[in-house]
Amino acid sequence: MVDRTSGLPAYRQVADDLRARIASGELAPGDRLPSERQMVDTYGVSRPTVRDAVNLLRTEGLVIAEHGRGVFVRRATSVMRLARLSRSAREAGRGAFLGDAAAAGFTPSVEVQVTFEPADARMAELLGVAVGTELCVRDRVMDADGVTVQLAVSRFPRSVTKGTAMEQPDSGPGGTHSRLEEGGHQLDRFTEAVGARMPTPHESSVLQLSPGVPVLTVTRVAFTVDGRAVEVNDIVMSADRFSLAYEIPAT
Amino acid sequence: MVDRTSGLPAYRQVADDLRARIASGELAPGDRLPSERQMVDTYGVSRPTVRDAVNLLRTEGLVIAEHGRGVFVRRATSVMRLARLSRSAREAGRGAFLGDAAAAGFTPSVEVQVTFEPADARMAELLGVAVGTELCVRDRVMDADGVTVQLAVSRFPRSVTKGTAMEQPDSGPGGTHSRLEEGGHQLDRFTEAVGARMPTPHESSVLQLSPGVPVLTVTRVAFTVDGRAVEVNDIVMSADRFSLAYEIPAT
DNA sequence: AAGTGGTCTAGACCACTTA
DNA sequence: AAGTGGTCTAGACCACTTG
Repeated sequence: MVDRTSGLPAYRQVADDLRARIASGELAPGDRLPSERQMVDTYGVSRPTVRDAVNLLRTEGLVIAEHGRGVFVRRATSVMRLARLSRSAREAGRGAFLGDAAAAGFTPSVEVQVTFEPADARMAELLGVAVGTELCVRDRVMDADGVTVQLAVSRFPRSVTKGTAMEQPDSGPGGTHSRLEEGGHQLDRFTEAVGARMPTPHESSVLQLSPGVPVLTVTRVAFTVDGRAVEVNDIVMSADRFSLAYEIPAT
Repeated sequence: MVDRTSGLPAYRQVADDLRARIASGELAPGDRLPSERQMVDTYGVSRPTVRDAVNLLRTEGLVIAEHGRGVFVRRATSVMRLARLSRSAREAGRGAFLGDAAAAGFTPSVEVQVTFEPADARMAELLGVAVGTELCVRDRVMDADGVTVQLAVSRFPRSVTKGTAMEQPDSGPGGTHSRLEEGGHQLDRFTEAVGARMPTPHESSVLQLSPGVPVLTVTRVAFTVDGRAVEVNDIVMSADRFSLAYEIPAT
């Protein structure tokens, strides 16, 4: 029963109680919460108030509602750890990163769309070109075992892609990086800027995200040995399924 | 006016319309949305339905509600880019990372609490010690310009902290890393695992997060030259204010 | 005082799942 | 058929902000 004199809204009290019962283990992962109509009785509030409480827990990512079945405590998702290392470091097996092999099992690009567009202000800055410079855009949807796990959009100045297989959906053996090196653009290093935000409705449906799950965003820029940026890759993935592992030397 | 025959729920139609008006720029960042009672008239739905629509946009991080004032289109937040590089790389000025100086302007630890606890399964694995091994825990709340921007909890095997200033709230000049090196634990490299999730209610209030803003989590492990893990640092920060920048060699 | 969002009620009907 | 969550209504009163 909620305390009407506490000043705390009823729906918050209900949410706090449920959250505490989840934290204590009384409601374990996979367990069903009491039905909304049951909670109406036990807490002495109306059904919309119960729903407000449950919705709060949903946006916190603590529970999942299933229409016709009930509301369930979210199971701990196993996150796949993606090692963001240089090729040689990965081959040397430095670090005991898990999931590296699993990551290699990705079907690298199930669906690719190639388009062309002028550089906007952000691309101009990242690539070091003028606004309006023509870019080659490779929009990729990456699947693993039939489920979409990652969205990636790469943009190149068209000066490096013209006349190469990079402007075809199938960029050939070794992918775009091999084509770049063949064109004399030897890669030196990548920078990655990692952020997070709530998904757009489109991302939410394509990546099959449950409510309360953010996306990780990675902006990966490839630089050649002469310091020139040749690719900007915007990657979006479920924060529920992935973490990104980096290694930093101390000195 | 919503279309009652479309099959799409009314609150979704209202949300979609508002989202489209925000995307088109008709409702610009900082603009106030029509009041809930106005939308009741314009869309021909009840107020709870309007609120469902607005709440959806709130959890998406698109709008902010201010009690007594209105609902406003979220302003683009300027994210501070934190360069996660080795000390020497940062001193060499490699890469044109912004915000590096700003990051250096942090008050490194406004509030530190030191406690001791036995290692749980996760700490045992990360530190390579037995479950139950005594750990020194440094819980830090980091502020910048008076606002809390980061929470960090470092855990060390007590075997490396015993008898040092690391077990004091003030760990002395150069911080814990200087104390480690003085104790013969020369640091070699760090691994960082980056993830994201929705904040707990506690994090939400301490970091002053608006609804719909996830947190970035970083698990940073420090390794000595002999390959031993000596520190696990769990960091939490607002995804609204920070992105993390890494550099990866190509080969 | 007037307008805003925040909370809450007591219903109703629908869509989905399971037995 | 029964139980579940999903949607929706027509109100009410409160708390906060602004003129």
